[in-house]
Amino acid sequence: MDYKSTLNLPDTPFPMRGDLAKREAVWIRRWQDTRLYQRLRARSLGRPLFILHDGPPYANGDIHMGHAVNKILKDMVVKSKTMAGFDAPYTPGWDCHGLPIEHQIEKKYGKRLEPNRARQLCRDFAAEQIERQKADFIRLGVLGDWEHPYKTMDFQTEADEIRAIGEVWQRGLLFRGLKPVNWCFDCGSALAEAEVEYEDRTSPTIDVAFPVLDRDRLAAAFGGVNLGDKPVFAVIWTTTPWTIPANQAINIHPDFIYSLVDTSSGVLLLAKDLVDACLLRYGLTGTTLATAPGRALELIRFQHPFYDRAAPLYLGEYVTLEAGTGLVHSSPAYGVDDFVSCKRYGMSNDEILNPVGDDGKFAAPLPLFGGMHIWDANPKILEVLKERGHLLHSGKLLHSYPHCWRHHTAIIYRATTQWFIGMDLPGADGRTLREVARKAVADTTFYPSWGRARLAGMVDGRPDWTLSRQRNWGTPLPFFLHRETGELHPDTPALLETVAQRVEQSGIEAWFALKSEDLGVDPTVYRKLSDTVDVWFDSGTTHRTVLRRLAGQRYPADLYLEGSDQHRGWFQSSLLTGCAIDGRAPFDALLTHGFAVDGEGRKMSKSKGNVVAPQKVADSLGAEIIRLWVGSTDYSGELTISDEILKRVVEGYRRIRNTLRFLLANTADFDAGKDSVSAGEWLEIDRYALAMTRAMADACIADYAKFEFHLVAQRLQTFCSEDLGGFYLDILKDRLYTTAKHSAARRSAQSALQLIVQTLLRLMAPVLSFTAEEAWAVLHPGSEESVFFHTWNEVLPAQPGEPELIARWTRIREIRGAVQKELEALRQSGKIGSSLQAEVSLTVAAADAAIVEALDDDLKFVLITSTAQVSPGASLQIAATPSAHKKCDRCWHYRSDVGADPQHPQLCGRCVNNMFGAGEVRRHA
RNA sequence: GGUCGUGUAACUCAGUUGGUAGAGUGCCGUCUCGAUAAGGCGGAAGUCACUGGUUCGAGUCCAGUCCCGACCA
Repeated sequence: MDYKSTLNLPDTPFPMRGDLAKREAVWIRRWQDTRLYQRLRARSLGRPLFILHDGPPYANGDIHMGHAVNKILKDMVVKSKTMAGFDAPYTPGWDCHGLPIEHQIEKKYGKRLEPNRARQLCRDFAAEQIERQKADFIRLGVLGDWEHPYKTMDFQTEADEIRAIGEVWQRGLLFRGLKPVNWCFDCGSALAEAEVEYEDRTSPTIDVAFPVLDRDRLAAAFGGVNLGDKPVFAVIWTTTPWTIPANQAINIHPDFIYSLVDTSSGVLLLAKDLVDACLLRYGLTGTTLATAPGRALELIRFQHPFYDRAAPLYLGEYVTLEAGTGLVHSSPAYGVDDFVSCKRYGMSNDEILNPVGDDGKFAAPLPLFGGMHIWDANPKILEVLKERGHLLHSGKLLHSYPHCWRHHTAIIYRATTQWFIGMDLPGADGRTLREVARKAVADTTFYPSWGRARLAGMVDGRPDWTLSRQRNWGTPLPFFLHRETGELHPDTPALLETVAQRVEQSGIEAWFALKSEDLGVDPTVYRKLSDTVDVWFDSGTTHRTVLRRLAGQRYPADLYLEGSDQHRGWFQSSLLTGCAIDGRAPFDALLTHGFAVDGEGRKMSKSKGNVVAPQKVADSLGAEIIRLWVGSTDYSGELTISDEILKRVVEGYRRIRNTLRFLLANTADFDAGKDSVSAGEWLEIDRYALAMTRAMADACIADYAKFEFHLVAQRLQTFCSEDLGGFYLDILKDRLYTTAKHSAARRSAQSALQLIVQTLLRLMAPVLSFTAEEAWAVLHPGSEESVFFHTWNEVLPAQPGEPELIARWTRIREIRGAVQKELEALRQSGKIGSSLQAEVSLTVAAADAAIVEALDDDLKFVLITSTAQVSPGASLQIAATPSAHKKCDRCWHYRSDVGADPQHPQLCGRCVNNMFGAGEVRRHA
């Protein structure tokens, strides 16, 4: 007779294979149809809030793995906080204004678009992009208020941003000033950093001699060296001859040593370390007359090589000895370092010479070169220098030089008037923005902790924030400037509010459409600005324009979570606007993650062909695999991804899935309400399983609290493999399958298994959302239940004496391990196959005796052998032999009583008892 | 070039106050065929990036170098 049908074999509709790509789509539909997010909100009412404020991705282009990582991490935060007992709403957002979108439109429709038309096209384009990205985010299983995302181009948000500008201004932090920016002559416009590309270019190099003016001071600085009546020159080297007409100073390093070198071309001032190289280049020989440190030479004046103007020596740390002469000519309008050092020496904006026009031509009145394009002027400048005997050397240099990304033409730095948020201006409370921001950084919690040093360093080092842009697709800087004085209109606060109200009605277009007269401003006296605001201000003010308006949420946020590049970006823009407006950061904590890179740790790029697209993975392996990949990677560094890595993730997934399947299949006939046995009455090994589960759950909950998801993933994995598959479940099979269906022994195991599934599903849900939900549905057929409606730790009963229980069973598992080694030897020698074919007898040391003997007759079940005997001895010894008995057809144990009952010749006494008698009694395993 | 970060088995990660390197996955072998396109058992596999230093003893502390990444110049 075939006894298989008399066993309680596992049975479940939960399939072994995930078939994820297909099944996930169904779940996404169902979550939307059943309004899971909204129901979750309703159920969470009254719980403590946890606010993760979404950093808006830019609405341009399809999402890549970096987006996926970011959104999945956010989702895991939101879901884990929800299941930890918080009300954790999530409103996703998009960053909509700015140049990359404007550029897309220009590419498609040309540059000469009418601004209003351009804005409309940008708005439509952004909306389209948002829909594409949104679908992909939803596909990843990210739960949120996708029906009401925020967009920085929402009229309300645009209007509030104008109010935010007003608030910053009213705190005295906004000012107008001059600044060198990247300038493209072909665009006729400033370029953002992102529009600058470096390409090789050959530039002329010149060594120029500036005659000394303060001859006596120079001699004195060099220890009173006698210069006689020899001509003396400071020598500079540059690759941009065209900047010489705008020269206003010479920079030297305070710590370098400078030499006066007597040559046939005069006495030359050079950095000591570069004297030999320079003389060689000039074809001169010379002797050093004296040396002096740079700091001794401060403010000594030299004569411009062809204009009647002095160039004083300024000290600058940026001067290097890598090339040139150790003296750097400074034209403040055309270099950032030049600009900064001249400003530091008190040069006013009006004093800064800026002869180069928007088109790259020197202003007509400029002597010698007026009307020439700067590139054409280069050789002419060389000529003039040569004529005047001030050119010591000229050459060519191939170097990497900034170019316009569109025109691929060389660009320059050029000083222009811009609006700034001042880092070091005293604000309303007397403190500077930098000081307030420093304090705010100190008050913030960082995950991981080094984020603090990073952000603090950036706050310390950053220059004033250049707020204005000369662009169409952006929130306007809606100011009226006095045409003579440059002052803002006296009614600016009221004007701003009026503009804000109009923008609230019809968007930023309202500002560009209105005439000054519409607001009662006289256009002959006041100029209406057409500048827009840096997009970083849009996203940086979402705490003001969005978060505070979200129903059921709160300002400040508990957490901002973004990639590590956002220390420079959103973290900082939010920090600064928060500090400017509210005097504090808009977040309590920041979480940073690294970037998705390939298996070799290299950046993904189309040209390298190492791009792993989230859409592709989701449609083949399933979004769950991306989620588990994110969940099992330490995101504090880079997140490496490759085919091999994904393969490993899939394997890990299968193990977890199959463990779930086993648990579900063996509790299918178990009704927790009716069949549960209380833990106090369980067999000991079941109580041990509960203790293990509790320990694992506690650890996972602690990991979740620290956002260390990869530790959770690893813990779940190990738990399923080691504790369950390799131990508990393997041992349990005999009891589950062979004892009577309703026996206490089996119900004890099922009670434990049922709690374990509950726990496992809840713990994995934030990471493995699809799978947890799928299994949950198996437990709750036909209902609109969701695992996300439940919190952790509300299922596992505490039990007394857990530490002792764990200690005992830890030792039992060690002994079991030793037995398995012994059995393996027997198996290798061909004497047994299954471990049930073996009988073991143990000799155990006194310390172990109590532990092992206490298992009594159940020891054999723990070891999965047919018999197991224990006797006391000096140390642990194991003897394993093949059983001489017959195999029971039903339970597969080898027992002396097989066939003892003539009515059941193929069965052992245990099975006869379990099938027809009162059932065997088990107390331990 | 600067700042910050990272570097432990083929892959993903642990490694508590410095004391003979761990797990999962993969790989090899094997059993099982009542989790079965599963599961059990055993095994091989690491100069803990490199070089110095502190220490009786360093993956763990210190200094420097290299690789990769982010940001900046």
